[in-house]
Amino acid sequence: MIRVLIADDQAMVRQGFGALLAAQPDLLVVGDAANGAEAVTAARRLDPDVVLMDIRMPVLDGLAATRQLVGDRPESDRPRVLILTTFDLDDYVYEALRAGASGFLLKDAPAADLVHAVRVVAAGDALLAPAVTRRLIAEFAARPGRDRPRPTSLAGLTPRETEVLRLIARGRSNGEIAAELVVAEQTVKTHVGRILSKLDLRDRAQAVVVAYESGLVTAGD
Amino acid sequence: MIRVLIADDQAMVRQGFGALLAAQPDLLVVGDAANGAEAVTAARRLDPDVVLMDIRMPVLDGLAATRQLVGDRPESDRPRVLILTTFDLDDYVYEALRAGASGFLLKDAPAADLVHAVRVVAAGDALLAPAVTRRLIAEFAARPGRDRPRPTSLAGLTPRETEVLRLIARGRSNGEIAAELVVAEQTVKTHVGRILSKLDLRDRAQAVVVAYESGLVTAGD
DNA sequence: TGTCCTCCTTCTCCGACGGTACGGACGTGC
DNA sequence: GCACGTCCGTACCGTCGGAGAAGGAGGACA
Repeated sequence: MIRVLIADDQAMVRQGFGALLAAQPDLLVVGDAANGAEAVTAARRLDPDVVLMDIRMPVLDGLAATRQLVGDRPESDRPRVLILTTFDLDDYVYEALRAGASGFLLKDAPAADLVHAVRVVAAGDALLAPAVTRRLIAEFAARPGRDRPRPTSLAGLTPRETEVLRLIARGRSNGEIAAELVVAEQTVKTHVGRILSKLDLRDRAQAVVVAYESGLVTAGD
Repeated sequence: MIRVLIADDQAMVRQGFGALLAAQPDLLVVGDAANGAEAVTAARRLDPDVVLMDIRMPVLDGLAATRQLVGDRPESDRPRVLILTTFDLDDYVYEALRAGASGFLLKDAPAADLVHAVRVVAAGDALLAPAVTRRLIAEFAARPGRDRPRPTSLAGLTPRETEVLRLIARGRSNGEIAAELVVAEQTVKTHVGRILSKLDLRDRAQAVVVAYESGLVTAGD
């Protein structure tokens, strides 16, 4: 039996979805909430498997409520959040997914889709409205792709030089690098000089740039 | 009427899917292909709305074929590719989406799902297997997010300083920055000094680091 | 209107770090 | 032996960055 909590500020919507879901033998509507704050407390008390969450709600909106629900408990026994909204604005979608939602449907979706979505989400999978899927894919495809093979001529660097370059890209000075590698500062300068000449750079600042651009180091780690 | 082309190296699969789709009044199977190369030429000749594409095929695999199909024509009148495979390996999924596929289903999906997917994809939307959606969302949520509000204290920088920082992060020297902004080098040095002091940095090299880490500039643009 | 403040602009002086050039040591592996 | 990578040194110079000062443009506010 899948336990469902409905959060929406409009009573009619709550009743409509409630009746719709209650008609299914494997679904049980355990409660509802009129705003995000109520949804969070109700979820803690009722322990639903799935929370149907509207975005635009007073007091606490659906995105913030989702963040709280997801942050509450470990991955394993956490209510899955299915966002259900009238608008499919890009910002909403991306924020919702980052907040930890498992699904995103529009309210004009057929009843069968909604029921299906609840089951899919309860099973731990995810489901998005087709238009949303399309844009998510487009967004994803536009991303660089984290696993590229370092195409640039970083290949010409020796292991030690690569190590030094990595430290340069952490903002270390020659002296700090020397201390970290337990060598003389002059040695570091030699390595740095070779790196700059091999990669045809002028500065260590430029070295930092190529370190990031080549993927030797990555932003956000 | 939605025109469908089926590409799979196993004849049984082609026949099975063909019969399945032909039973629908709004679908028309216009042809099939036993490998990626055939699929590409057949698509050019038959102009299908949707291509059901297997990944593992001889001669030219489904991913490469998808790339060719998508690269062939402009966005508007391009066949939509629906990947249909036995395995949902991450690499396959990501590569397929980057190649330009509009959907990704597993062959063990219910017949109704397949038919539904063809319609969704033909309409220009996208559809993924639930498990795939889940991982795509996870992947997406883990990504930094190109449009985040720059959480770091970059906020304290004036517009001019931000501009200078951006140039520093391109590897420019003070002199070059001065030339580009048409100001005296001394002015640039003042800006740089303020940037370093505001952000509590020592080097311009460290400035490059925070420029990347904060998302002011991005690798791969 | 005058005043205050921020931002952008320019300047001087100077020490420190960074980068170049050259030379030479030692060890490993082909 | 030779090539290569790693290591260390001396010497020189330039750019960078810190400290301090100061004027002009423009918005905010009373």
